[in-house]
Amino acid sequence: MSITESHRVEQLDAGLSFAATPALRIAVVDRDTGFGTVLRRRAESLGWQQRDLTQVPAIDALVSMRLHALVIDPTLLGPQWAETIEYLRGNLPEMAIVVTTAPSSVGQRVRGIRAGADDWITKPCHPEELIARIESIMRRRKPAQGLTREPILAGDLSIRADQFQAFCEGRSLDLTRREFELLHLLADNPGNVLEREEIYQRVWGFQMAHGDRSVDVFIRKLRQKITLFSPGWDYIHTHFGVGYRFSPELPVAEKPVSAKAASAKRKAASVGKAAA
Amino acid sequence: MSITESHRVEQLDAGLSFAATPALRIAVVDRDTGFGTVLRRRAESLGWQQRDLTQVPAIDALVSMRLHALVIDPTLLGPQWAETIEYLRGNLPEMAIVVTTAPSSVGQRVRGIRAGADDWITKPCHPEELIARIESIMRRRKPAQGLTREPILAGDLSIRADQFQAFCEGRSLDLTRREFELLHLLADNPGNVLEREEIYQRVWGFQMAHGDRSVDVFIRKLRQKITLFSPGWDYIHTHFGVGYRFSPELPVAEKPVSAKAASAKRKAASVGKAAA
DNA sequence: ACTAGGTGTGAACGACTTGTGAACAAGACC
DNA sequence: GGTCTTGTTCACAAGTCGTTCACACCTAGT
Repeated sequence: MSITESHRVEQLDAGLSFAATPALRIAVVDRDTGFGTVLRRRAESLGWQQRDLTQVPAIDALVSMRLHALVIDPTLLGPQWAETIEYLRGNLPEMAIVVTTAPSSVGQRVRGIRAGADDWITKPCHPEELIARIESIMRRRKPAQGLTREPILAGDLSIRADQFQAFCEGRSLDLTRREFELLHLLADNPGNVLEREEIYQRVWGFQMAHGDRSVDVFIRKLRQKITLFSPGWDYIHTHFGVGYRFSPELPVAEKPVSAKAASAKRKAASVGKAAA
Repeated sequence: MSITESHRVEQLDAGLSFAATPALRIAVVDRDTGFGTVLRRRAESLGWQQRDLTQVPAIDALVSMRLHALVIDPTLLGPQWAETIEYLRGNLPEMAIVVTTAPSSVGQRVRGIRAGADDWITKPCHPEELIARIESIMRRRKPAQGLTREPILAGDLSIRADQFQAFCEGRSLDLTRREFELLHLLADNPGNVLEREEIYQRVWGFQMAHGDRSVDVFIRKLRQKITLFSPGWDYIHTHFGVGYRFSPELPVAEKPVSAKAASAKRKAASVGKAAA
C-alpha cells in the first residue's frame, strides 16, 4: 500500500506541472464568425493565440502557423471532408483536430473520428467546453515534444538554443535556421540513431514525402560548416538504411578498435592539436 | 501537386498499419448492464477484452487489470465524482477515461474533463462511436510499435532499439537494418518459436512469396555475425518445418544425443579448421 | 535405408541508399 | 527592381545491401 501511496504523490506532482497548459496556438475554420469571436474572448484571457479562417489553408501554410489545434466545421470542406481530415491528420500528426458541427449522425461522427479527428462537438457549444476538450487532447501529447533549451556541449561545439546558433571556440558557425534545428535535434539525442522520417517530422513539421532528400542535403551542409570550424572531430554518423546519429568522436585513421584505444588516441590528437 | 499526391498515398499506407488498433483492454463501470452487453459484442469482434463492473475498483486492482481505457458513469461515483476522476487520472496517467452520462450541463462536462477525463459522451450513445473515440484517444499514445524500445539483454548480447544495433561487450555487431530488425523481433519473443511467415510479415511488412528464402539467408547472416562476437552461446534455434526460436543457451558439450548439437559441433570444427 | 522436401551456405547480380555539386525557386532586404 | 540569403530539387557517382540462385546437407516419414 505504501507503494501505491508514493505512486500517487509522484503522479500528482507530475500532473501539476503538466496541467498548467502553456499558451496554445489555435485556428478556427468556420463561417460563423460569431463563434470565433466568443471563443477568442476566452482563449485570449488564457494567453492563447487564436486565428480565424474561413477555409483550410494549404499544408505549408498550416505548418508555418505551428498550430496546436485546429477547430473546424466540416461543412466548409465539401463532400471530401473526411478525406481532408485524413490528409490533415497524416501531415500534421501532432496537431489536434476538433470538429464542430450542427447535429450530425453517428455514422458521420465515427467517420470523422476514424479519419483522424480528435474530438467531435455538436454546436451550439460552450467555448469553455471546447477549450477544456482541447486541453484534454493536449494533455495526451507525447512529452517528447520539446528539445533542451540548455546549451549543449559536444566536442568543440556548443549549441545554444537561446541563440539559434552553434559555436566553436566562441565563433559562430553561421548556421541557418533549419541547419540549426537539425543540429539541435540530433545533438539533443546524442548517441541515438534518428530515422530520416522522424528527423523530417520533427524539424520540418510534417510527414516526409517519398524520395525527399532534404534531410541528406542539410546533413551535408551541416557537416561542411562543422568541419570548417572543428575538423578533427566526427559529429554526425550515417547509419545506412536508417538515418543519422550525433556523437562527437575522433576519427580513427587506422581502424575501429576498442574504446580504450580510441580514447587514448583522442587524448593524443587533442594534445597534438593544442600544440599545432 | 504531385508531391502532395505522393504524400497522401504514403499517409494512407501508414494509416492502415496504424488503424489496426491492437487488442485493447477496457472496463465499463455502469449500472445499465445493457449498454455493456451491446458494447461487448462490438468490442470482442475487434479482439478487445471488455470487463463489466458495477463500481470502481481500488487502485491496486485497477493497476493489475492493465486497462487501456475505463468507461464510466459518474453517477456511480457519488458527489465526489470529479475528485475520483482526478484521482484515477493521477494514478493511471496512461489509461483513457471516458465518461458517459445522461444529458449533463456544460459545467459538469468542463469539470469532468478538467479533472482528467479524456472524453465525455452523452447517453444514449452508439457503441461504434464510443469505440471510435477510444481509438482516437489511444492514437495519441506514442509507441504503436509491437516491439520493445527498451534494450534487451540476452546472453552476451545487448540489443538496443534506439541504436538500431546489437552489441557484445560494448562492440557493435555491425548489423544492417534488416538484420537488426530480424534479431530484434526474435529477441523480443524469447523462447517463442516464430513461423517464417510471421517473421517475414513483421520484418518485411508484407506477405511472403512462396519459395522465398530471405528469412533463412538473414538468419544465417545473423548467426555468422553473432558467433563472431559471442561464440559459446547458441542464440537462434531452428525448428524444422516451423521457423526459428530465440533463446540464449550454452551448448552442452556432453550431450551428443541431439543431431542438432552434433551438426553444430561439426560446423564449429570446420570453421576452426578453415581459420587455421 | 530411401526419398521428398526443408534448411544451411556461398557467390553474384541488381536495386536501392547516400554523398555531392549545382541549378532552380522563393523570400527578405536594400 | 535588384541582390542576397535560404531552402528545394535534380542528376550523377559511389557504395551498400537485399534478393536470388545453385548446390550441399539435413530431417522426417515411408
